[in-house]
Amino acid sequence: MNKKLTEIETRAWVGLVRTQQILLDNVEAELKNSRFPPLSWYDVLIALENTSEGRLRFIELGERVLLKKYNVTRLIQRLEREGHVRREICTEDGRGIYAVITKKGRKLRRAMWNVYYGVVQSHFLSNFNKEELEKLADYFGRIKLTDQ
Amino acid sequence: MNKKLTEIETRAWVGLVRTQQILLDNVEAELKNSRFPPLSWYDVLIALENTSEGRLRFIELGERVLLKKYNVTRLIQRLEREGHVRREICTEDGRGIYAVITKKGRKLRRAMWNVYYGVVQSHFLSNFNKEELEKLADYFGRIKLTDQ
DNA sequence: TTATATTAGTTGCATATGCAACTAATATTA
DNA sequence: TAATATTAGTTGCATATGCAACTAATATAA
Repeated sequence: MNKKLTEIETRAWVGLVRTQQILLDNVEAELKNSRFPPLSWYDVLIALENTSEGRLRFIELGERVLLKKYNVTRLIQRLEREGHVRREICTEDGRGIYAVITKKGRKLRRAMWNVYYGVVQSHFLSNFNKEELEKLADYFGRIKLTDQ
Repeated sequence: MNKKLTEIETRAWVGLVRTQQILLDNVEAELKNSRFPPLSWYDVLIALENTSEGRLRFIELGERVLLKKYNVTRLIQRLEREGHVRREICTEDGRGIYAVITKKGRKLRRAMWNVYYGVVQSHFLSNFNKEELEKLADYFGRIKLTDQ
């Protein structure tokens, strides 16, 4: 079994990893520049906003934003402390807790998006035409992997 | 200025971010399973190995593996403690320090690659044919962004 | 040359993350 | 039903990262 990658394979893999990291580093830097909290806050807020009730159980939230449960606990604590999220008891399951986005949270999410969007648009999307974006979406859609 | 992404744009962007994160989470988990150190160690070791002398100055290393200088200092400290890297003074510039990969470091790098390769092959590369990989390499090659 | 600015690397302190043990509730089995 | 296993969430402790201040060396300017 030959474990050496071809040049193209290397460029595709390393390209993926580096591209994402550089872009996200840039988003984080821009957010910080604008005195906004880190991207992880955005991820949680948008996940909540994308639901009809504006809320998700911790467990479900963790699955959507790829966070371990103990990190959900802590991230929600921080968001709660700043009033962007509040807790709600889960009547269907006594173990569960809902995180609910507040008005303040929605406002922050929207404000952060202006900055986030700027980077995504100018450094990522602008490099591709519609057909290429469709290819990318297709390619990424193929990666199926149960998140441990 | 419309800051709403189209569905395709969203799938391309979110796909990029999630794909990379899921794949890297999986690599990290597999490395841990096999009792290996984290991927950041691999990144440093391969960067050193890819040079003719097996060494790089901290500053250059940081640029190649996208690490801030204080994280280079600390990562090298850990690698040094385990004997995978040693320091060498830089005669050309009294401020500089070389990190040099040792035999033990090369051996570890090779052993880690077996695990790393397994994930990259089975969860990433296997989803694409040559032409598609070329497209991906081309697409990622377009992202140019001075790392702050 | 001397004075000043910049650069490479380090370190203390604050914050974030990983891990494993813990509590409390629900699900499963007998 | 009672006994046991699993699941959701929390927490203490160890490790990793970010930031800003620091040292020592080189580069620049007068």
